[in-house]
Amino acid sequence: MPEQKETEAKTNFIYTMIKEDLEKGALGESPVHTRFPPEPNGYLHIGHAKAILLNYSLAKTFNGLFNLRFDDTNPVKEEQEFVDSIIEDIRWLGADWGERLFFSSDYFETKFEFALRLIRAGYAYVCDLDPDQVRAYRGTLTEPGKESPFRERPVEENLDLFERMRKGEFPNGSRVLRAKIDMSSGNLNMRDPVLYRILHSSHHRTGDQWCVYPMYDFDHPFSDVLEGITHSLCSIEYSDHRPLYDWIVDRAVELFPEVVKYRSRQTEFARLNLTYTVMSKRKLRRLVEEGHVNGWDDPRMPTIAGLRRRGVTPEAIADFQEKVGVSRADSTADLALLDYCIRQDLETRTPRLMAVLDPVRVVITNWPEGKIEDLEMENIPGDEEAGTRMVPFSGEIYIERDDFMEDPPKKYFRLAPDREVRLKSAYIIKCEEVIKDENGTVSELRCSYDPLTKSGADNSGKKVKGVIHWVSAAHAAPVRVNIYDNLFTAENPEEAEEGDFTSQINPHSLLVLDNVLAEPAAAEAIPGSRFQFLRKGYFYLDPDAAETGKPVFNRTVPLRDSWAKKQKS
RNA sequence: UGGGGUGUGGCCAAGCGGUAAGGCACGGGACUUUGGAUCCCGCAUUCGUAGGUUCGAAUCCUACCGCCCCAGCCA
Repeated sequence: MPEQKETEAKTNFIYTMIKEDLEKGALGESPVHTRFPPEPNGYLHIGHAKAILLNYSLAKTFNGLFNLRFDDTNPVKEEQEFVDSIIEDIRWLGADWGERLFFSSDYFETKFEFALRLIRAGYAYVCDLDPDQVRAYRGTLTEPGKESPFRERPVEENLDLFERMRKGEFPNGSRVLRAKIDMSSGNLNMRDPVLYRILHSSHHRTGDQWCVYPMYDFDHPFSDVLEGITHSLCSIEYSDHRPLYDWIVDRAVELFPEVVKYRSRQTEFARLNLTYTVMSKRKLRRLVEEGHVNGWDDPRMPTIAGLRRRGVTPEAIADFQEKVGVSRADSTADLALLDYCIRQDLETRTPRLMAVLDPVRVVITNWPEGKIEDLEMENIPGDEEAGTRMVPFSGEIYIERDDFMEDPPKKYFRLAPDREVRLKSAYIIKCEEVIKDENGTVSELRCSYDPLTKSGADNSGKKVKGVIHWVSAAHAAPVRVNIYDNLFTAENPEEAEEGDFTSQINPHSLLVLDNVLAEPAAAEAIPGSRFQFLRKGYFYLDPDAAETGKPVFNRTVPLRDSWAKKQKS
């Protein structure tokens, strides 16, 4: 026999790169050090979860450090509300930054000093061009730019102007600090990028202390260097910024060595896309603001908050992330894979309950008048420690409307006239009579039960193919159920044939079921707990649902349904 | 038409000169008091295309093609 193939840890090109760095001793004394750098201007989504988990797990597997650092360099867009939600979401995901919570704004003073040093060394200058002029001077993708008339301003004048910018002597947009690099570079980012701009705007942390704020390209690499980030991971669209990132790091090493903890390097990977949804902050914001969903935490949203409220677990998200992998190629992961990961996680950890989503009444004609029998049911099949519970059974029950068919197709194993079916953990019943209302819809089924077929003690010799769930009429707990479907009908809403992505919104993405009858235990369930409603799916007791007078269960994900699949084909 | 990326089955993704991992999806079967779960089996003669190098190429070379990103004082 060949020896068992060793189970390898999930790897990707970044993991491999770090491993090689370590083997070569390229990091010197530094531990592997990563960071997640959100801008607090919106809610985190599952795409961010990929970055968070990637950075965190890399630091963890290499015994390194992981920072949470808010990139808060633009006060006009950023708010404390988002800082709070981001912290909550990352914590919930399980990424632990320990004491290492930082803000870019923590280093504003040091950054200003760095800017001063750039000026003194002749690497930066104050430019008086207005925004339109800067754009015009920049050139185009195919034509080189022109040098600013202020490019050769003397150092002393630059210093004086920059200090006065800080003091607030100039209005927004009147001047900027620019790096002196190369106006003819094929890479637009190198055409004398803006380092600082004037923003007379109150910052959520520093208040009115500053009116000049650093730009991302200046701020980010320098923050990395200050924190000792060894591997600065970001998405592909920053590839073009890498030369500038390196330029800033090099200048820091050259001019400000006493604060440089590590010569940080940037590595890019493809961001995550998902079928049947959109992922950009801008689009998600529109969904919220235009009322297509009920807020950032609407369970239909791909936000962390939305997924959480739908009942998805952080473990399922981590598993999904790992299964999707990391590469540099543009990709769109299949939502079916996420669903799979969710089911897989919930399968073994979720207690079962019976709930009838669309009830039809069943009267058991030969059941002893007034008798109530408590039946024992497993909480989690295959998991004895999860125990059992008692569920009341009686002569009047409800079953699922689609578990009965008057004229069933071939291979339909459920209830039909004169046919038998097993009631889960109870008895086998036979449909004797169908009662309809004036519209012709079935209003009641009259059935007989076979006392010899009691679950666990069946000595009738009967074999039935179908097993259905039920709930005793007198004991049923009324609950509300939210059935969620994809928010978009198109696999890739961004590629809408006509109109924008909102034209692809699924009008049936939310179905509210208000006549659901569940077994009694549902009424006592703790908000925030998860259940599998037998044969129906996984559900989450919404802790934030509006007051409805009854529990509200959100469907996290349906169970696989091979019968429904067969019906379609 | 400038610069930077990227193309492996329906969707992801390994592979790094020795003869296409794995997962999801899909199809078939077994089992089943959830048509769930679980378990089997099947699923790329071929790696964007065309040439070339080599005993041997998804891997090296050349050319071409497709797709993505970049012209914020956003990040």
